[in-house]
Amino acid sequence: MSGKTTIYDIAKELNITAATVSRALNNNPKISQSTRKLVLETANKMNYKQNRLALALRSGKSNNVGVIVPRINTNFFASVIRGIEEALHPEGYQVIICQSHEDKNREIENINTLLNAQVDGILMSISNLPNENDHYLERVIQKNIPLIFFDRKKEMENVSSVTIDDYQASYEITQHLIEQGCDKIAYFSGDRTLEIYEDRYRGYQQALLDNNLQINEDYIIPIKSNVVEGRDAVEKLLALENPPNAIFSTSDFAALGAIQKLKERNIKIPEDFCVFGFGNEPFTKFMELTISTVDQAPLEMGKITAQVFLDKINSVGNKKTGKTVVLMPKLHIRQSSTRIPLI
Amino acid sequence: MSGKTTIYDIAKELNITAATVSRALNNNPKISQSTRKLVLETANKMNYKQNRLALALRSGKSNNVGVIVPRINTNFFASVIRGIEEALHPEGYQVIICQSHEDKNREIENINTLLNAQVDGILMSISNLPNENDHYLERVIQKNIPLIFFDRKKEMENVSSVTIDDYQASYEITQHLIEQGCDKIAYFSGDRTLEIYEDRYRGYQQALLDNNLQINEDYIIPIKSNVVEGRDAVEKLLALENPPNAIFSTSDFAALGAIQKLKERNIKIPEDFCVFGFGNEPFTKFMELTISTVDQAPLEMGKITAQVFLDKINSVGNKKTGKTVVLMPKLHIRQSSTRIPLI
DNA sequence: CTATTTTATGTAATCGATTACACAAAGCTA
DNA sequence: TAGCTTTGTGTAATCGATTACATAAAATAG
Repeated sequence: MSGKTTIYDIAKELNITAATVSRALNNNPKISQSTRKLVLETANKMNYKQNRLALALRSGKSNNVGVIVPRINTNFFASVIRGIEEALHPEGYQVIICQSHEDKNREIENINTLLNAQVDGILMSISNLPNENDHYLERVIQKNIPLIFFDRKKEMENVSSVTIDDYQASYEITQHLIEQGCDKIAYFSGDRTLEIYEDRYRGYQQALLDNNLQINEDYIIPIKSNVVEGRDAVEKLLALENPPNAIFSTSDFAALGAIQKLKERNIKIPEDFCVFGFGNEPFTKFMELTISTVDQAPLEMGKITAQVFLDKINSVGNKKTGKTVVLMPKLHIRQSSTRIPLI
Repeated sequence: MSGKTTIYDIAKELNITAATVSRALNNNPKISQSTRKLVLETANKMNYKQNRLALALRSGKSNNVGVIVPRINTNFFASVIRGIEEALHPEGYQVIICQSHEDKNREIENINTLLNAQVDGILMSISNLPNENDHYLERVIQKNIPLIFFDRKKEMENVSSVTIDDYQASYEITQHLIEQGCDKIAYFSGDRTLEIYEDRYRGYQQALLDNNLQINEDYIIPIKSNVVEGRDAVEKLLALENPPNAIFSTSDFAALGAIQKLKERNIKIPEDFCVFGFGNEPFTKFMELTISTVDQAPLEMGKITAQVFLDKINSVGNKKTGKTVVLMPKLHIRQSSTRIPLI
């Protein structure tokens, strides 16, 4: 008896048919109380567990949801996934996680894998891609499988998205730095083919313009999200004829690298130089010099993304509308950018 | 044509039967080259994708593997999962992740969910449990589904495990602290009903004994893995008549809390007090005062755990042996415990 | 040119659960 | 008591892919 009990086993045991067993187990009204009781008891005794694969094949619903993220082991994505999991698990969904490693081909592979695993929906944060080819995403829509972007989105018809207001966050950060007396604000930019990075860039620019500050192209440094790139970027900036007196980094890790390098050069933070990060990675508040940053509410983002998916699945008309949820970011202003203490 | 193409659709298109289509797609030798070519072309043209649910039902193998961890959003577990994913994905397995939230009931639920999702194996790191009831784990074994523990294990027959040598790590850390001149070493302990924490405790004790140092019960503080508990623990220790001059914390987060509190009390680290953590969380090397800690090789642990699973699945005899892999931990000795600089 | 082997394909069962439809038994009405 | 409902079960198809077995066609042997 190492194997599994099926409804047929129960049926045989009770000299009834599998149909009756199924009805008993599913609270179908067309069954007598006595039989139902008997079946439930026997099922329990025989340790019956429903085979969800058979159910999935029959119903066409796998109760699996695919999640694609660039990588899982950063606080942000891990927390979003946790949020998704916490919202979907009570609804009976399993979460299948794929990592794209910021690689377009890998991402296409992921989509294919999830599609023929018959997932009921795909929640994803797209990787840095050249914009050209969205063919593979169209396929998801064609198959009528809900597709929902979180954080890193792409404008597509009928596709919902859950993001934070990156423009607003960026604008506020820049404004804050200006209010602290910084007038030469450098900017560490992510890949601007991604909407989030483009939005942040626009927020930064607009805030400068609104404060009659010039945009200095030398201050715009493209970076990847890690410590070393932050260090290198500072090297470049300090070598300028007219170096900046603040950095707004769209990555906490790069912000950390910047701070390390600035300290090595004996530049006082925040007195001589302010630094602002992005993402509220745990370490930012653990540092000796705590780092100002923005919280992207990853847990909430995950939960809402899951909810948007559930709404779509459960909407009777299966309407073809894309819903757009924008969360408000929350600035965490800490020591690395606080010259004027809050009262 | 929003729907999916099945082998029947292809068969109809070509006026052959589904069996032939299946054979063509599966490189079955019993088929003519011409038919095979035709089928493959048509399948491609019609954008056929195999329905893995049907395959799973037929074969009894879902190609899903369940992973249960206390939580996903810590660097350690996220990295282990990443390792597992990287090893299993190329083999065609999907990874389904469940969080137990350190809750026994939730863990039982997870097991049940995974079992009737027909996973081909379960990889898990158990939560803090009273030892009593392992009934639910036995069921996994009975169903002949490979069960593999990583990091947090429990001694069970036929169950493989991948861990680091916690005893050894702990012994080396304690030895190191003693060599740095610390003779009153406090210990932040996790829940000792878990083997890893019991092993670490033994390593600590043995090192003290081997160095003729007394074990002071007042120095043993049970903690949970977070910053606040570390701070509170230091409060207690400093209130002792004979306070310690070092802390070995089995949690990096608690170690960080300890350091924060010690600094607030103007105690100099490492001159007057040494601190050693556990886990090599990213922040430990980012701090102004870098924190000594142990690397648990999570990525490697994940990959090896996956490999142990694959070996078990692929072993012809399906032998009932449990394999035990013990990884060697690597101490990262940093500023928080370095009085005597390495040459 | 018949007998035998090989090759390619079709037929139908199977995996486990659900459900439309059929139907028998019991209860109810007039 | 004939006729109609209601209630509870059984029968069989279905979801999509695989595969043991049967069989027709072609190739080879003698």
